[in-house]
Formats: sequence, C-alpha cells, structure tokens
Amino acid sequence: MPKKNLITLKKIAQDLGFSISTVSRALNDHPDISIKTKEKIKAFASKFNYVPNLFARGFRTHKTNIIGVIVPNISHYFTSTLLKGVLEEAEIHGYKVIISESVNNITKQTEMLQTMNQFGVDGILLSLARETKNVDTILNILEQVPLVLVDKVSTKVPCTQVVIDDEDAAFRAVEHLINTGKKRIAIIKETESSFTSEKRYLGYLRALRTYNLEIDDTIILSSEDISIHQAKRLANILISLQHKPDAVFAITDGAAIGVIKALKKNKINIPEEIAVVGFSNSLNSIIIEPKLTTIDQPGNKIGSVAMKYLINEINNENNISNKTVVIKTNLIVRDSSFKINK
Amino acid sequence: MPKKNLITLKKIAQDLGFSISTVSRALNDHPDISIKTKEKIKAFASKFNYVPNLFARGFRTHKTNIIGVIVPNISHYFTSTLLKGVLEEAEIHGYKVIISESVNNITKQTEMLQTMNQFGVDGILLSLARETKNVDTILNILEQVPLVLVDKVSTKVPCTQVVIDDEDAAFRAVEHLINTGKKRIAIIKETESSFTSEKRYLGYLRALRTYNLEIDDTIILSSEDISIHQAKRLANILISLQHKPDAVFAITDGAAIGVIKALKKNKINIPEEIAVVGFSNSLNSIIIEPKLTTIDQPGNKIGSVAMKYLINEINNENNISNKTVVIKTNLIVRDSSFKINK
DNA sequence: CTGAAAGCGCTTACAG
DNA sequence: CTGAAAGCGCTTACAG
Repeated sequence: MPKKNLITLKKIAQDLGFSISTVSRALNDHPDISIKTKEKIKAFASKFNYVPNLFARGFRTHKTNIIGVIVPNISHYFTSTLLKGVLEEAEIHGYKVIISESVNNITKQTEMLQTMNQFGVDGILLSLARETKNVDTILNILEQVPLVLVDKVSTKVPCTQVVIDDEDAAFRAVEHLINTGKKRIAIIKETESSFTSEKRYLGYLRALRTYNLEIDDTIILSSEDISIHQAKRLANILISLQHKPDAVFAITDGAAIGVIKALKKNKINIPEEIAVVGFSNSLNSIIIEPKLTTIDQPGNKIGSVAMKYLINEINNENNISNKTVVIKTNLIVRDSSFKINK
Repeated sequence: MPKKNLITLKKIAQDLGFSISTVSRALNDHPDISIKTKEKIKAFASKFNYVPNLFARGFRTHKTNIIGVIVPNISHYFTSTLLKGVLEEAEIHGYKVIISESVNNITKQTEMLQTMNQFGVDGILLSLARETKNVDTILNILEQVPLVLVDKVSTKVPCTQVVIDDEDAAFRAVEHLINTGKKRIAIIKETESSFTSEKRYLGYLRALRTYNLEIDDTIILSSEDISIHQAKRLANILISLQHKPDAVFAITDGAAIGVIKALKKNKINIPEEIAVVGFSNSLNSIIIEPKLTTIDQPGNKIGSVAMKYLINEINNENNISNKTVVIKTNLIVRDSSFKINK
C-alpha cells in the first residue's frame, strides 16, 4: 500500500537537473548551497507540495521524533488534563506523541514498553499501573531509551520522576480541617498498594501528630480502588460509630463525593457536623452540593513539566538523572469544609 | 543518537552463517525455510533479544502501523471515552495511535493533518474542530490516505462518518418531556456553527411539531460554546419570562447542570415546575442533584466502531466509502425530569 | 531450501 | 558551491 503520488527528493533532482544531495541540502537550508539554487529548489518543492518522508529520515538518523506515553487510564479527568499538557509541550518541541493505556494491567504495561522501545520512540513517559512491584522490564528499557516517570511513580526506578507534593498537600488539607476546629478527623484511603494514597496517608498522620490529635484506627478506613460507591459504604461505617468523626479527609474527589452523598442521605450537616475534604479538584467538585474543598492538582503543568524533562534527557543523553521533581498544589477551600457566608 | 546495542538481522546472519534474507524469512515464518533453520535462528534471536527495527520495516513496506487521531479537546469526558475505544480497537489490530488535539483551532487542525500525512500514518481518524467550513485540506488529504470522520463530522467530506443519532436522540428526549405532561419546552443550544447542536435542535423541532406544540422563539436560546456559566445566564432569562417554560432541553450535560443550578438558586422545583434534560450522560449527570435525565452517548463504542471502519479501509484501499454510520443512544430517565418514587 | 542483490527515501562524509 | 556514493535495516522478486 504505497502512499500515493508523493514527490521525493529524487524527482525534484531529476526535474531540476540537480543532484539529490543538493536538493536535500537546499531544503534543509544548508549554508553551502547558493541562495539562487535554494530559491529555485524551494519554489519547485513547495509548488509540488513536497513533504519529506519522515520515516525515511527517521530511519536514517535514528530519530523518530515520537515520544511514547503510557497511562493507566485515559478517561480519568486528571489524566486527560495531564495529557493535554504533554501534547502541548510535545508540539512545541516538534515531537509527536503515541499514547497507550495500560488499564492498570501490569502485563499490558510491560508489552507496551517493549513495543514502544522496539518501535524506536525517542523517549517514554510512563505513569505506572497500580501494583507495579517488579520493575525489571522498566530498568531494562531504561538502559535503552530515556524514560521519565510521572504521577504514579516508584522509587525503585532510578530516573527522573515528576510528582505532586502528595504528602504535603494532604498535610495542608488536614491542617485546614484542624484550623476550622475539627478534632476527630477520619480518612478514607486506598490500600497500601496505591503509592499516592500512602503518601497522602502519611501527610494525614503527620498533621494529626503535629497538632497532638489522637490517631484512631477505627476512623482510618481503606478500600481497594476507591469509588463513589465504596466511599458511601465506608462513610456509612463512620456514621454508625458511637464516637463519630467530625471531619473526613477523602483521598480522592470521587471518594469525597461518595461521603457527601452518604452524609446528606443521613441528614448530617456539612460541614457543621462533619466536614469533608477531597483531593484532585476534578470537575465534579463544583457540581456536588455543598461544593467540595479539595486539592488542586495542576494536571496540565505536571504533564508539560514531565515532557520538558524527558525532552531534555533525549537531547543530552549522558544527562541521566534520577531527581524527583515535585509540583506544588493548592488547597481550594469550598463549602464542604468551611462556609464563608453564614 | 543511535539506539543502543540493538541487534540486527545482519548480526544474526553473520554469527550464524546464514544470509540476511534467510534470517529475515525465518523470523517472519516464511514457508520456504526449513524448520531446523527456523528453530536455530529463532532461538538465537530470542536469546539475544532481537527486535525488528519497525522503522526500517515501515520505511521498506510503506506501512507504519500508525493511525493518527485528531480531536478538538482531549479533556472532555466524552472524548476520553471515545479515545479509550479507539485505543482498544487499535491494539487489537496491532496499530499504534498518535493523538493530537486541535483545540478547536482550524489552522492547527490543518497543520496536524499535514504533519500526520507527511509522517506516513496509515490512516487518520478526525473529529472536526468547530467551524471547519473550508474542507479543502481535508479533501486533499483524503486523496492520499484513508480518513474517517467521527463525532464532529461534515457532509462536505465524502468519506465514512461515524456519528450518533443526534436528531433522533433529541427527538426522544423532548418526546419524553411531552409524555410527562410538559407543554412548553425551552431549548438551550449552541449557535449554528455547531454541527451536533443543530442536529439536536432539529430533533427538538420535530418533536414539538409531531405533538402539535407551539414553537416559540422566546424560549429557544443559543450561546456560542455553551458552558455551565453561559447556561446559567440563559436559564435566568427563561425564569424571568412572563410565560415561563415548564421544561428545558439542554444540548449538553454541562448546560443542563447550569440550568439546574440556576433553577435551584431561584427555588424552582425540579421537575415539577421545570423539568431538565441534558445530553451525554457525563459523570456529572449523577453528581448533580436532582440527578440528570440525559442521553447516553457510548463513547467507547463510537471510538471502536470508527476505528474498525478506518482499519477496514486501510486494508481495502479501493473500498472508499462515504457511508454514514449511526450509533444508537439511549435516553436515561432520572429525577430531573421524572421522579419515580414520589 | 537458501542467497545475492535491489531498493525503500533520505542524510552526510568525502572529494572536487 | 555541487555531486557521487555509502549506508541506515529491512523485505522480496529473482535465480539457483
């Protein structure tokens, strides 16, 4: 299936009576070529809509100008904003982006890494599937092609990692609850296999310790892959306690929304009786009522920063770093934790 | 920047004392090659982690196994579900997907089409930027590479198009409102430049005519690129009318949510006084209260069907069709239009 | 069953 | 300032 009637350097050379070399150089603005010749060749090329065969060029130069991106789930809002940043940054630097979705399946993730490498991508941006414990393949790939981890990362991989300040953000979220007078703050989180959830949990613990609040296991609830539905279930457990919490820090906006729905169903006043804070600043956080206090994760920025680092490593091969870049987040206070006009 | 220590056919041939041709054939399971030779070569290849240079192969065979996808906005929920379907289907058939975002910018869209074509993608899946009136570039590209339009399409381009049944879906949404006893149904839509909005508007008109309801321009409101905020503004206009509507059909879920927020602020009962119906079945539609009656657009399916058609056209070049494939949608009735438990 | 050779479209060191 | 030629890694018609 050859592409149809694409004009090549050879054709231009023949028609104009130059050599292929000269045509190639003229089109690439090589200083050796005379201005006259350049003009002639360029005019002809644009007249006949010449476009270089990037595949041939890439094959020749070992540069594909393609960057592979693997994310766990493309239809999460945060991921799509991250990809937006990735695409924008890539475009600025003349890279194309191949996107794949691991669906949180580790085998698939491994396959994708291998295919991308085999394909000859110039670099790989990876957000890890949940429970990626065995990082052998990743280490192997890392020897062959620049790789940057973003958002879902692992300390086991010695490469540049771009993340948000999960622990600190969680600390600030809980601190905010404490500042509004809350003393018994529950947390709804994921199980240990979630890297980000664990870091947020650490921030939660640090905040309680810092302010000398009791850490009570009965109000520390976990669920694998937390959903609105799961969060409702856990919230109901909290409500049924004798000694109820007066606030809930939920590890994701989805979880927080589940909590709010459960509280409303039980006619519990938010935030007076129980305040709720989420994490992500997803679109839903301003749809739910009361509007959700949450941590704004600037997906766009995270994506573009990660891309910048990756492109930098592509251009400076011996510049293999394993620094962790932390992107700052902001606490956005809304009605679910603190009503200003009351 | 050559890729590091990648083993090639040549190397295998040298080490094993075969010709490059034989090695190539053995690895591609060509029937000519003896089983013994194949085994030997394959064993050696896998031992040394041989991976074919897909770039060289693509260059040689004029097949890149890459499909280019251009969407207006990657961070719309519907788009991300569509992309999910696209990625899944592509993977099944061994294609990689390059995703670009036109940000609804026509110039950018044109550039992207050209770059992708120049890049040598095997096919292009395109969802048009708003206001794509001049389709010359697209027609030009269409001559060179298989192209399928999806979701945001245009009748001006003679190619396969995959869309949802906008008009019919809108008809059913409005019919549902009529069936619940509503007689004065407003519509909040986008301006004429939006292809899908116009089709939904036609469905609205057809429903009113079918049931002999008056068509009243004072309750037909439009806004360019409708947002929650814009919808609130338009809803306030409707509320301030002497002769208020008893239902609102909003062209998107976002618009419907804006309407609901405005109605709630004005203490108007939903759906008793004014019912609301949206379009998309976005995640938000079950977050808002009352939950939103809406049209479920199966993004996944739309993406995978479009991909199927595109791949089919790639494999059968003379099979240039311009049929329009219509994907069925479902009306999902929720509390914003009809409360079952009351 | 196997090999020598051409060629995909480009870039670039070398020569003049 | 310009050209002839090699070569990137592969596939495949042709020959034996």
